[in-house]
Amino acid sequence: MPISRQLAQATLRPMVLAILKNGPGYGYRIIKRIHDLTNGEIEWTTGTLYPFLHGLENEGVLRSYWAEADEGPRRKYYSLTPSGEKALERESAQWERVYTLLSRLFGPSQDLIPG
Amino acid sequence: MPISRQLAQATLRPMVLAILKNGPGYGYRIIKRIHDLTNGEIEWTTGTLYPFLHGLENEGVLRSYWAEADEGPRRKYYSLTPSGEKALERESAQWERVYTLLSRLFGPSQDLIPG
DNA sequence: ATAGTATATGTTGGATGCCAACATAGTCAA
DNA sequence: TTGACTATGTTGGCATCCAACATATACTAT
Repeated sequence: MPISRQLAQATLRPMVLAILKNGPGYGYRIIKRIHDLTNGEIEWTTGTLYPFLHGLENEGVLRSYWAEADEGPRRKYYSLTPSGEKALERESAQWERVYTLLSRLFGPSQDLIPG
Repeated sequence: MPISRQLAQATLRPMVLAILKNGPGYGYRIIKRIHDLTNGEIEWTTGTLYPFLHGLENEGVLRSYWAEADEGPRRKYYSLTPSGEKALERESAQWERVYTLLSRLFGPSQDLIPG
């Protein structure tokens, strides 16, 4: 069962931030990482990810630097800024809240709000 | 801390389906229900919800009927079709999978995929 | 009467955002 | 020199979102 577009889109920001928490990473690698983490169920293209990374950098949650690779073209590495670390915490808290609510709703029928 | 637009959007479909699992409901009520369930953090407008309900009915996951209210204008009640119940189960399973993955990612840094 | 509030459903158009497709380029192997 | 893989980037057409608007019932207060 594939993950819906809508849900996948909602994971993009938290996933990118969480992946970069482990250290600097570059676009092409992040796409493969997400592919692997989701067993191929989420596949971002460069048309989605690169502009998204530019946006995050513009927002100030990421910063970037160019580095030569041992092989192949040079890479643009991104890492979290302090603001990015806070953004990740906010993402995490939001997901926690939303998931808690949804799992209550998904559970057996009951009056969730009296009145 | 408000819930991001992107994340809120991803909850719309599962929330509507889950709310209707408890019995027929109508648009105006669903908007208030979601407002209450999220302590006012998610506020859908009719411009979003009504077309969305029409779409779900068109998809075949909801069916509707008109009914007079004791007071005020008549209401258009929606309820889950068998296909809608399956859709709700799929939503639930998807959220489970995605949340499990994300909470692993949100947790302490580690090699999530060896190699 | 009529103005205001709450309930209730619906549409529309401008703005936003997505992403398939395309463009460019380095490295290696056949 | 063709192809495959790595790597970054842009663009334009498409889909979607939702603020704003339109319509209507019912009750209360003035």
